[in-house]
This record gives sequence, structure tokens and C-alpha cells, in this order.
Amino acid sequence: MPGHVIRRLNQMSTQVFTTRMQEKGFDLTPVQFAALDAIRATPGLDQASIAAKIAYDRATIGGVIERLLQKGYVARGVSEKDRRARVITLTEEGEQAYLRILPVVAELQKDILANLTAEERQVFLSLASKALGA
Amino acid sequence: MPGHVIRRLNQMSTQVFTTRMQEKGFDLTPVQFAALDAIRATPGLDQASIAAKIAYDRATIGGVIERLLQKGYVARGVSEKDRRARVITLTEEGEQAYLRILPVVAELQKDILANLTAEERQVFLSLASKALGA
DNA sequence: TGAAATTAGTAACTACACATATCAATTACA
DNA sequence: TGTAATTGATATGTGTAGTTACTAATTTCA
Repeated sequence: MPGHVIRRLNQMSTQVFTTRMQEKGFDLTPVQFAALDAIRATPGLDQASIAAKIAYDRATIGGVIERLLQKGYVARGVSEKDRRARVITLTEEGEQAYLRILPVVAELQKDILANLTAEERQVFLSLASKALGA
Repeated sequence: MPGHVIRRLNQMSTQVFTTRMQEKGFDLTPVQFAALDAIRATPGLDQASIAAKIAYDRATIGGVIERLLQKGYVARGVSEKDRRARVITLTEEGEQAYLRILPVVAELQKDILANLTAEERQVFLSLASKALGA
């Protein structure tokens, strides 16, 4: 059952992320990190573009960014080009946090597929990408 | 990024499930189907055992079963052996629904990994199982 | 046997995840 | 140019997904 296996994988992946982050004293969910990463890569992006970039629903991203705002990691402004759009940028605090968190996230990625050999991991990831149509 | 790829896979998988089910006129989520399947396979199981069987949290399963109850697919009783435990069984209506839904679920599993060849799918699933420690 | 530890389920809380509806701003086009 | 269609964001509602805290029932074991 592909669906069931994929769900279990995601469950395990989320658990590894949460556990490792907590161990290192950070309070950031996978989605929040993905958003932070996207915002840092393209500062001044509006919420809808951030959502599209990391494949999330627009409505979901609103809440995620709200929580990043509360942590003081990002700032929200109004776009000069389009007054409907909210432009998101990383704060200095967000930049510092990102730099501390990035190595932790990079490290824990290995733990997610820890039961596979390096080759198997490679095959798995390339098949997963193909399945996603990338 | 394994974590990100896995999340996207799960997202796609859920979407396929939801879309196909809706097309066929059924109102059942992936979790609800998994629970229904487990209950049917082992009638008279208590909630905690169902949760363990499909790798879910005890607290989450409570809500899932509550919704299955509302649909009239399952019945809840008190265990004779252990009065703390709620024993779940499939109703006749649940059995009928399951029989109609099963082929749809079996069919849509192929769509989840539609971008892969049969061989690739096989490799992917065996690697995923290994990653899960099965 | 009786107090302590364990276990089943629920409640409350946080955080996604997405659909749909709504509102405001912008763009397209007749 | 003015109305219609589109688009960005928020609000609302449903359904996971997990944590912690709690109650009630059961087991363990000193």
C-alpha cells in the first residue's frame, strides 16, 4: 500500500525533525523551517509566492508566518507594487537563528533514512523525485 | 532534502486519495479508511490496539473513530474483560461501504506512483519499507 | 490486601493542511 | 473607461497529528 507507507515515512520524518530540534533547544517545526528557508532565499516575497515555492496552501502559510512573526524571525510589510500583498523579510534575529539551525537540519536529514545505505538513499531520493514529477 | 521530498510525496498521496474518493462519491479520509480496514481485519479490537496497528496516536484515533461512528460504519461497546477499553466493531453498513470502497482504494494506489514504472515502484516500496525498519 | 504503577480513553492545546467563502485591490477587456 | 474577472490575504470549518494532563479502571507487588 504506497499511500500507507508514504504516510508512515512522513510521520517518521516529522518525528525525527521535531526530536532533534528539541534536543538542540530549538522550537521550529518542519514547515516553519521550510518557510524560513524560502524567505531567506528570496527576501521580500509575498505570502502567496512563498506558499507556491514550498508547495503549501495559501491559507496554511498565513498561520505559519504568523508564528514566525511571533518568534521575531520575520517581518511583514505591505508591498509597494501591490497593496494587497504582504511582503515578508527575515529579521536579524531570524538570520541568526537560521544560521544556528541550518546545520542541525542538515544533520538530521541523514537520520531520516538511517536504515538505508548511501546508495539506497540515492536511489530512493531519485525515485521519489521522479514520482513527484520533478 | 529527504524530509521535504517525503512531505511532498505524502501531500500528493493524500490529494490523490481525496480526489479519487470524491469522484466516486465517497466521504472517507485516508486515516478513516485505514482504521476501517484494521477494524474489519480484527473485529472487537480496542482503540489503543487499533492505533498501534496503524501507527497512530491514541488521542488521534479517538476522533477518527468518533467520525466513523457518526457515519454509522462502526459501533462502540465496552469490553467485558476490561471495562476501560472500548471495543470497536464494523456495522453491516460499514461492511457494505468497505466492500464498495476497497476497489477504489486499490485502484488509486497505482495513481500515487503513476510517474514510476512497475519496476521502479517495486524498488521504491521496498526501500521505503526498509527505511521504516520493516 | 492495599497502595503504587500502569493502562484506556478523553479533553485541551498547538500546528499543520486544505476547501470554500469573503473582502479588497488590481488587471483585463469590451 | 467602467465593469468583470482575477488575485492576495483572511476567516471559517473539517480532519488529522501529536503532547500533556486528567479520570477511571486494572494490575502489580510489597
